[in-house]
Amino acid sequence: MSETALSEVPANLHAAFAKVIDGALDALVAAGTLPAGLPRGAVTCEPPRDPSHGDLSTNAAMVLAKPAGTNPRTLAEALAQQLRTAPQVVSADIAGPGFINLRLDDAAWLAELRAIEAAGADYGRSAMGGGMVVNVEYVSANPTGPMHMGHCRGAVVGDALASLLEFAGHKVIREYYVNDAGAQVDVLARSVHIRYREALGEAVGEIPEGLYPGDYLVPVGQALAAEFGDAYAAAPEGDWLVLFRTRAVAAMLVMIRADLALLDIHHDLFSSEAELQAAGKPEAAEKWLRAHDLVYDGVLEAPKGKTLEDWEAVELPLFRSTKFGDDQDRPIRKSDGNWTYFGADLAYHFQKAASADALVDIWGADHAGTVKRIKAAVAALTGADGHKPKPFEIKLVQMVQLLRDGEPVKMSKRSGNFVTLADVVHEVGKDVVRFTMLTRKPDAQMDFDFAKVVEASKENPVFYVQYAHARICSTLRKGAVEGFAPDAGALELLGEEELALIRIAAQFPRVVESAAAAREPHRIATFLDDLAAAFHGYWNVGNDRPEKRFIVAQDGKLSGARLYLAARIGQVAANGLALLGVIAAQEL
RNA sequence: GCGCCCGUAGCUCAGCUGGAUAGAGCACCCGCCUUCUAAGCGGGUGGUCGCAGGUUCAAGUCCUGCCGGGCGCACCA
Repeated sequence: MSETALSEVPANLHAAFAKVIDGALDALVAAGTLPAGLPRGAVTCEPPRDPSHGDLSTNAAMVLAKPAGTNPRTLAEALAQQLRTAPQVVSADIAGPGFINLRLDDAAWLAELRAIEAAGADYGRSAMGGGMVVNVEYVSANPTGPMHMGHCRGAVVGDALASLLEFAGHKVIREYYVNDAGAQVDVLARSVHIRYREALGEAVGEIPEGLYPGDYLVPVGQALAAEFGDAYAAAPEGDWLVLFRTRAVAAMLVMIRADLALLDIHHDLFSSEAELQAAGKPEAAEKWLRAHDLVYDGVLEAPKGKTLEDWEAVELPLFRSTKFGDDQDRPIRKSDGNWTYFGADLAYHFQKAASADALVDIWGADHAGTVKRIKAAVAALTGADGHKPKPFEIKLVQMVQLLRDGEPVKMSKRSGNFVTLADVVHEVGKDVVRFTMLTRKPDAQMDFDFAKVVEASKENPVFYVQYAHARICSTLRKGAVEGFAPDAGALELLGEEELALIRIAAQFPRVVESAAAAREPHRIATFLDDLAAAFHGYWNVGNDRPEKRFIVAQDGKLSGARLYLAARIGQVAANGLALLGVIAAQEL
């Protein structure tokens, strides 16, 4: 994404009118109508849900009436009167419990159209983040095999969120945490050793239970056989485990990066758990925590409501996560002295926090149980000695159920026959996967039906939005053939139907900001669906009324203005799609 | 037993971090379109926002307690 200096971020209409309202309030303060110093954080400036109410609406009178010691109606009267004097405000009416509805001069909306042209691909870009560095950690799948569909949603959501935050004025670090230090990667090494012996001509038979049976390890074994011959075929595990593990993890990461590239996902940073441990980071964290009495040696209670046959009481170094809202203190080391996953993860988050102003983790919902402890750890490690804890959010993405024509796709993890991400991307395409994963809010479960996501119909938002953009492109092409080009010279010819389209497109900047603030990229997809619906709706008017079409052969000025409108709507659609990492197709 | 997430139209879901009469697509009903900008179009039926309290000018949205579904609950990762 291009680097744009924050000062160059173009103003937009909604932001401008938020300032107008602010100014009107200042005027009331100056006139003594309103006390000075009232907090205005809750004052909004947004389009009313019902467009018939006006172009913009503010709740200022309702929010400020109480602290000002007056009633909403009185304050609204004064504020509305003030707002009527503002440029481009045609009317300011009081409605409902105290809303002030503003109607703007058409010129204000037409100016926004020109603003879209001026900003181009940067329309919607915001300075909101103020250059704050945000580390977004996502995917972080174990390096033990190819990416499967279980990883897909988090990958797409994390990547789109990263782009969104960048667009909203943050500096973003896209990070992948490589769990290359636990028991899983030892299992991987043993699995590869079998493939290695197989490559040397040994009949290895079935891959034993508990090891990774997938064919994807065959080439890894072959490469090791080619490089080392039979040197490790009969050797004890201690001779080859580290070597095989290193080689296997490296091979898996090559594969994972290739899988992610299929979705156009590229991380800035891959952080290795093994390197973290080799560098002594967990020890440092433990020392620091002990010094602050946040780690102590203690014994955990047996889990309740669940019987564990092999449970026994052991003394372990425990982190006081209960001090930060967790239900139980958590061990950072195992009884064999090695780090628990949590112990290393704690040090890892401390490391991330050192180079970022805020952290965001994207996790699968199956890890929901560990949210409290890691949030506790970050609060402890970054919030000590009077510091304000670093902002840290964990976004959970829920399961995706794969369907084919409404029937669940059967998956057997045991046989290694899971549905891979690569298979799905090859079948339906990157843009379909990305957009579909972003149409729903991530904290709710969703279905992914192979048949439905590629359907070319109104009910499929991927198609619907792409079609709107393609339709605009084809209209511009057709206009060029017939001798009409987009032209801002006579925009006043645009009528109410066209202005309605502009009003929706003009919301893009505020949708970007609210989506970024909430860390919810799916709001961009929802906006695009609304924009596409408005565009298609306008287009359809031309079915029965040829004079409402974009190209009206007899009227070059009008055609130029309408094509200019079309081009700008297309620009906004393209900008939104770019945020989601979806190609804005020129034709379908 | 405990924790987290979800519960909105018959179905799949939005609902802009508290705003006005809760929206879209599908399905269903009525009409239109096969001379075109039609991988269709217009209109309509359909809601105690799981239930019950609470907070306030205002609650689908926030808090509490239940009910239902999902995920998780080892020193695993």
